[in-house]
Amino acid sequence: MNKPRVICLVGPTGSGKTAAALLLADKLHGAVINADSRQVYADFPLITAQPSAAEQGACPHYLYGFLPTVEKMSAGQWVGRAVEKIHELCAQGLVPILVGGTGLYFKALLEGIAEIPAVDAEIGTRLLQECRECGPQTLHKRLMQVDAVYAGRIHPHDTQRIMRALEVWEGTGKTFSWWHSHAMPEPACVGLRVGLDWDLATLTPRLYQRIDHMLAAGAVDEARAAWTHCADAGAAGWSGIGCAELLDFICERRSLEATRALWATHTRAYAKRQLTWFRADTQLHWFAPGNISSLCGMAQNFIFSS
RNA sequence: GCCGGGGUAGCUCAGUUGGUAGAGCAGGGGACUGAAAAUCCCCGUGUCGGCAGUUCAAUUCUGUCCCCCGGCA
Repeated sequence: MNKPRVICLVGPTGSGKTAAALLLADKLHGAVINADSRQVYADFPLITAQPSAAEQGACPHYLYGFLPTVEKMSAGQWVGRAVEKIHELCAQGLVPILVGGTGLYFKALLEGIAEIPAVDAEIGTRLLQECRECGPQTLHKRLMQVDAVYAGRIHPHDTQRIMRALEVWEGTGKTFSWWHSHAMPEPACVGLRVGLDWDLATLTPRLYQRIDHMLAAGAVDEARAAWTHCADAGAAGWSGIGCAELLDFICERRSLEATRALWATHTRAYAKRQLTWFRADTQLHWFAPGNISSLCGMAQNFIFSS
C-alpha cells in the first residue's frame, strides 16, 4: 500500500504560514494539521498565534488549542496524533497539510523517531535532583561510561539531553544510541517540504508589529485568564515565548514596556534558531513569501502527479 | 552653589593593592531523536568621560573640567 502523501509547510514564526496554508488547502482540497509545539495549548490561542476562528473555519484544522497548560506535548506524542489524523484525512479524500515551526516534529514525522517505551517519571525527577547536587558534568561522565557514542555527541553542560539519555538507559536497560539504531520506525508518510523564505532583518519588524497587535488584541487578558486555570509558572504551557514574559508583568515583576521589549527580542532570537534548523534541511524547498502560487504549484504536482 | 554616589563592550555592571580589562544580556554563527517557543556550543580592542600631573608604566594615584543620579540649599 502506498504511503500517504502530505505537504509540510514550515517557516520561522511570523512568516505567514497560516495564510499560505489556507491557500494551499483551497487549491489542494486539503485540511490543516498543526505542527507547532506551542499552538497545541488551549489557554494561549492569541499569544502562540494560532489560526483565528475565521481562519479555522475556512477548512478543517486539527491539533490546535486542545491541550491544558499543565500538560506536556512531546515529539513522539505529536507524531502519534498527527499520523492518526493523516490517515483519517486521506480516508476522507482530503490532502493533509502540516503547518508549523517546530523542526523536530517534522523530522520525527518524516524521518522517524526511535520507538522508546515510556520510562517512569520518577527516574527523571531523581536524575534532575542529582544534577542539581553534582552538576551536569558528573552525569555526563556517567553517560560516557554507558553510552560513549551519544555522550560524545552532546556537550557536558547540556543538562536536558544528558538527562534524557540517562533516563532511557536506566528505564529501559538499553542505551539511547541502541534505540536510535535498533528501533527506528518506517516513516508513516511521504512529505513535500516547503518553506517560507525570510531573512531575519526583513522579518524582524513584522515580528515586533505582531507583538503590538497581540497586546492590542488582549494578550495580557489571555495570560491572566490562563493564570487562573494554571497558577504554576513551571507548567509546560507557560514556557512559550510571550507567556513567560507576560506572566512576569501580571505578577508585577516587570513593566509593560520592558515586557514588550523582552518578548520581542526573545521572539526574534527564536526565529533565528528556527532559520538555523530549517536551513540545514537539504530536502526543503524555499519560496519567497510573495510567491505562494509557485509553492502551491509544486504542492499540486507532488500530490496529483504521483 | 555645596555634599555624597557614579561615568568601563550595543545594554546592565564587575575589576585592575599601577603592568592598557571581563561577566550576564543583546548581536553573529552552529548543534539538535519524547520539555524543541526547549536545551546547549563557539565568537569580546572597548579613546576604561575629557585634559593635565606623578611614574619606566595610569583605566587604576593626584589635580582640574564636563556629564548623570541622589541629598542639602
